[in-house]
Amino acid sequence: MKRKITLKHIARELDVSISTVSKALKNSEEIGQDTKEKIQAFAKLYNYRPNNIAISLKNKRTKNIGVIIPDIVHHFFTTVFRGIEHYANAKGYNVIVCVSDESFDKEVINMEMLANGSIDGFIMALAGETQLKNDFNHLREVTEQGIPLVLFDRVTDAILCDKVIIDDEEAAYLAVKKLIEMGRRQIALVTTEGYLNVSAKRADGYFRALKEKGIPPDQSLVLQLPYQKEDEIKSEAFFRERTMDAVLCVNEIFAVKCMGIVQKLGKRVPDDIAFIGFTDGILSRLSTPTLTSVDQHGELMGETAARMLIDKIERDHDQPEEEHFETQVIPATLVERESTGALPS
Amino acid sequence: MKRKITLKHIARELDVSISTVSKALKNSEEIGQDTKEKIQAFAKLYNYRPNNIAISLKNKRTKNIGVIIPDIVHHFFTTVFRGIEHYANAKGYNVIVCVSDESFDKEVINMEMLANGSIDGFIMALAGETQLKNDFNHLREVTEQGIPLVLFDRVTDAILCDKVIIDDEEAAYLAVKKLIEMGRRQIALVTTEGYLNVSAKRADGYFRALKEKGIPPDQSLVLQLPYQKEDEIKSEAFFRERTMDAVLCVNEIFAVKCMGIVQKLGKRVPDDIAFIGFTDGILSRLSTPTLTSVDQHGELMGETAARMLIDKIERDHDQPEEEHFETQVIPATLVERESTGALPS
DNA sequence: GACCCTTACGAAAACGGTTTCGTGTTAATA
DNA sequence: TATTAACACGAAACCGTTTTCGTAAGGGTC
Repeated sequence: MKRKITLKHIARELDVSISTVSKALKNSEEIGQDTKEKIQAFAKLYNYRPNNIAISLKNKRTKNIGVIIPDIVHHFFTTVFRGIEHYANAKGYNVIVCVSDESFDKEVINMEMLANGSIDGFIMALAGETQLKNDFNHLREVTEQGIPLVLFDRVTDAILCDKVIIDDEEAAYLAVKKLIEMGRRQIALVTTEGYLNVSAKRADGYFRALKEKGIPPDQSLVLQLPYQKEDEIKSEAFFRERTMDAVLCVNEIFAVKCMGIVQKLGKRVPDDIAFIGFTDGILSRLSTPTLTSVDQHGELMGETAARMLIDKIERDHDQPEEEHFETQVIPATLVERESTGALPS
Repeated sequence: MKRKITLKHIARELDVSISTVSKALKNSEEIGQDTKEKIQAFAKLYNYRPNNIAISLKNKRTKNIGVIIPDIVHHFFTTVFRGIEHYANAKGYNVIVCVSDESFDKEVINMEMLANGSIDGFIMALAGETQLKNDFNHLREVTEQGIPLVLFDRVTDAILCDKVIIDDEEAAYLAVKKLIEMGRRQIALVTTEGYLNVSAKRADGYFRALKEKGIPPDQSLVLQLPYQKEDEIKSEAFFRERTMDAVLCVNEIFAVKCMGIVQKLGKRVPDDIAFIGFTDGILSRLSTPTLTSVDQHGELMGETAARMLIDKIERDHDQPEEEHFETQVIPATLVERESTGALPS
């Protein structure tokens, strides 16, 4: 087993100093041509590669970025992650991922682990628990240390930093407007319990569209389901008891499940009831019927977040710090498929 | 902005030496009680945290593991990743993820980036291109340097290292046997083009089950589809022209798509045709009908891989190296749902 | 021959820790 | 009172780089 070779080994072997080796490998003018050639040849022969850790220590930058997300087995986050990874990799950065599992404590622990020199900046979406607790001290600590932070999707106004979000309110508004323009009048909303953040904004958009079109909001047409859990009974009762001709769901899982339920109840989609979901993932494309849904452009979101972060990291490194934060809004678009009567895509 | 505080700062401030501070913070017996208390109090006050990079350099271990997977927006890999991340985190390791995008070059570049000190070991599934090229020099270089490597799912015999796989042949065999025992006789196989690795093994199991039950294999009942791409026409023709009463698909996407096609052709699932897929993901649970599929236990696989890797890392660090590699086989199980006539789960 | 300027390289500090090995002080022992 | 052991701490090496600064050797100029 050939261990990693270092500058010191080369120096000893070639009977020169470490500094000479270092300079020779950087093709410095300071070093004589023949010496350089000798050293470079030797380095190539033994496949010398500088030690990243040592360089990080010296430069005080790791070329790593930390990503903390609530869940990894989740289409939207995965998509965002892909965008981050692609951009970061192209810029020579590596990505360290931590999963908070929606837990406040894990989020804090992960941040602390990474904040002690392992990374040059954070990209994260807040854990559900963190949003509930409304405790953002761990974020504040990090930003106060001057570590750049970009929040995406699950953000908070309590922290000053760069953010990238989609306009959930507008997206829901457009979706509902679309349904109304298609002639639907009794439009239900299926959302999460205690509808947090994004769900709340989507609800806002839903109500705004109704109001604008002169349709009185009907609270009995709003179904709140537990996040990540099943509640077959509750939803089945809802669809059996209420009358409606369209449904907006805050994610594609709810949408697909609900379509299944109404179909079992003998209704036809989209003829009797049209459906629109959020998160244009694999389910939307492959459900029967295929689902019209709001594309959140996760990959673009990730790429944008990564770009904002890396820009800041590299600017910080050169110029003295200036405090300027921006919030980028990614436009959401509606992908029309069979569940609203559009042609299959 | 309060910058990170170091041992040096504390030492200067409290007028002691750096070594004293270091020892005091480790609660060393060497240091006097009052000095320790003073230093610890000061450190706590200023929220001192040792710099990970410095520690890594000193200890020659980073507490990072590198994970290289072909794709991240992919249920199986994501699940495996979750298993890795959970176990690693519990053991105090962070995970650096690189995505090869099925590209040989990216895989090589990523490995080289990480192999220069950034990580203590690798967990990876080979890129499709790498398997095609049959070039594993990048893996060999890494193992020769003594960096522990665990391969999962997409493995190769060309490299000696720890591996964790599922018995794809056996899983397919069991699935087909099940179909036959349910009375199905004309069983089709939908697989990937040029069926590589896992697909090939699944095909082997398919044929073995047929043979064992005395059903002559029929090549016209084997459909090969391009990986990750659509070929609506080809598959529709296949299902229109052939007669069959069951289908085994090598992944759940193919399965759901094919179920859609046969349903459109007026066949009933499972009454006319039963379906079994691989990868028990969200699609299987939410398709109509719900899909019976082979659960590859991705999370367990990831956890196993992480355990093997971290065991090796920590053993390497203590004892001198002994060369011993093992291959763990994760048993695959069949999750029965509506598409084979079982009750919905 | 004295002076100066290149050229070509080495010494050493620095990044932020850990750890080994002194060493000065004090108190206990002979 | 001299010897010694325990105690409490500091100096320095080390991990693998980069980079600043110093300097010896050689050649050119007057």
